Amino acid sequence: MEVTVAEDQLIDLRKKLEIFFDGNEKHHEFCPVRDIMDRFGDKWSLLAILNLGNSGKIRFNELKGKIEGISQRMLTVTLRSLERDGLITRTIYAEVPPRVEYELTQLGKGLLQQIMELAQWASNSMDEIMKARMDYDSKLQ
Amino acid sequence: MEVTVAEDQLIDLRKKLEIFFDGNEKHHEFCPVRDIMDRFGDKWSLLAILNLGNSGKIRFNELKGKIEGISQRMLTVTLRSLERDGLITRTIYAEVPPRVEYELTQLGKGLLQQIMELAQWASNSMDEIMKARMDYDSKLQ
DNA sequence: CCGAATCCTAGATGATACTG
DNA sequence: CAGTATCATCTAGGATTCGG
Repeated sequence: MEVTVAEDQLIDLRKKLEIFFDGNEKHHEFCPVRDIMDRFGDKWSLLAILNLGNSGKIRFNELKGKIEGISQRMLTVTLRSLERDGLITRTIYAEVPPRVEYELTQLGKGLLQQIMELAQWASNSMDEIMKARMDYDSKLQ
Repeated sequence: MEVTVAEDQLIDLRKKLEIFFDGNEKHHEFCPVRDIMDRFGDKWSLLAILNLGNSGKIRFNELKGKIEGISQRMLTVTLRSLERDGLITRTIYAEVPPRVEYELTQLGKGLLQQIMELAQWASNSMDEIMKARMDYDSKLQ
């Protein structure tokens, strides 16, 4: 499969890039792209968002069951971080034993959509990437 | 700013999700999304791709100059990894002193486009995220 | 049930020195 | 110029234990 990018499309890309990245050594202070990448560049945030999008309201341990291999600690840490950024809500019910439900906010759903776009690209490009890796590795003897 | 997601849109999202993520405990072996995330979840890949997209063909040290704070070692590591995945090409010129030029492949340009979409969302959502963070932090006393 | 606190390790990154 | 090699550091994440 070939991805084609026309020259004028690239020029447009470059124009957009200047919004976020500035080669002229100015305002490196803050980059929203970097910030978002850090947000789900970690090990679990992405999976948490995907599962929350798939489930609507969901309880802590129910979510834990859906995310293969995550520890209790990391689920807590991940959810706190997502909550802090306003991507999910956390609702505590005053019951015994306690019940806590998580749900994507509108903002979180927006991010989920972006992730889905990326996922689509990833899925479409996977074969090409895997082939490139095999080619590369085979050339190292 | 409000992001609105219609119910049918969400249903569509869920359908897409099932391509990559399966709550029913099957084929966890390989997730292309996870793989792509790992690709630029590291510290420098994203910046490298952005700068390569901005520059066309570019030499090692020239690129190093554009990426604020990157070490020689990490630029090498990052570029090797991108090359392995077929996202960039590496061209060596048999000269003294040596000259090596890097450039995005079509595949790499495709990824760049995806990143730009994400960047656009990130940029648009930044204010809302920052506000959520301040609200959250202020409630911890 | 949900989570906080603690301790610990692997892997990612940085600093530095050396080379074709 | 464009790397490699080595060593030091730093942090995300896992295991475990305790508590409301």
